Amino acid sequence: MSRSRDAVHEILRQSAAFRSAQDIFTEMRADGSKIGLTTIYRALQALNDDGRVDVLRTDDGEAVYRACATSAHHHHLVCRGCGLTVEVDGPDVEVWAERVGAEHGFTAITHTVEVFGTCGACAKG
Amino acid sequence: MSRSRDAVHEILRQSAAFRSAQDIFTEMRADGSKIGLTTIYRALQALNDDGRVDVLRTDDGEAVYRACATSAHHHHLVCRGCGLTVEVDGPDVEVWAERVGAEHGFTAITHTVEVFGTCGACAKG
DNA sequence: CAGAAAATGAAAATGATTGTCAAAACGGTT
DNA sequence: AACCGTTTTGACAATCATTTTCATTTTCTG
Ligand SMILES: [Zn+2]
Ligand SMILES: [Zn+2]
Ligand SMILES: [Zn+2]
Ligand SMILES: [Zn+2]
Repeated sequence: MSRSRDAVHEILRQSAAFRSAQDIFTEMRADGSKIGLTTIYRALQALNDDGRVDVLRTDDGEAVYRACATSAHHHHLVCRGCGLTVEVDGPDVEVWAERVGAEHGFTAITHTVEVFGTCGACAKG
Repeated sequence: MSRSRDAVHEILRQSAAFRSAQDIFTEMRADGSKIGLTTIYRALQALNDDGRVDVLRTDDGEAVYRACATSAHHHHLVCRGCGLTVEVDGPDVEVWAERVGAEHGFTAITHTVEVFGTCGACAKG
């Protein structure tokens, strides 16, 4: 894996929003690339396995990816309008999740936390 | 809407775990019901619209539903092994989400928060 | 360069979810 | 009970994202 993976990674780096496979495919093809959709799926999978991109599911179940600046654990604040995404963290939330899990006798706790809203730009026009 | 919707709702009431449409379909058919899969999807959608069932997406994008005891805002602690789910709430998380959104100029803040782990029973054998 | 191993892409297969449409179940009315 | 307009239902087809398959191309190694 290399050629295509890097190309896909680069597309993600240049976007502040989460992007879908189809979305990336369309952009790359528009830019003249001959890449196949399958390769994009494979690249996204590999990048995610390597922890280089984050993935989340839209309301309708579509997987969308983003190359976040930090590889450390964090969460996202996503604009419902334009997709603009900001990386955020919440130490309190981390503690809360562990505690609520432990209180109920659960182990190996993990969690998903995403915040959505309308960004300043979208709030206007 | 009535006959089938109530039947689906009842199945969910009797389960502590989130269930998929296929899952519910299989159980109802096994119980002798002649219900169709389409009807189950419609019932789940209606129940969700009415706020009577919660929905979330599994890692592979499948929608799963649960009839929670409370209709008030809450979150879930889900066992990765058996699906056992406990309803939990975290006032701190609510506050944190609002604050982090506001800090970045976002409005109309919403959030998704789910906690996963291995329950006591599954931790054994 | 040769040959093996990894990557790629087109097309088919999968699986969840939705749309279509005619038949069946309801509800209220004579 | 027979009638009629409305709602619900279910079999089946259609969508859509994602995965598989498989033959071809590219990359790597010696
Ligand atoms: Zn925006
Ligand atoms: Zn966290
Ligand atoms: Zn369990
Ligand atoms: Zn909350």
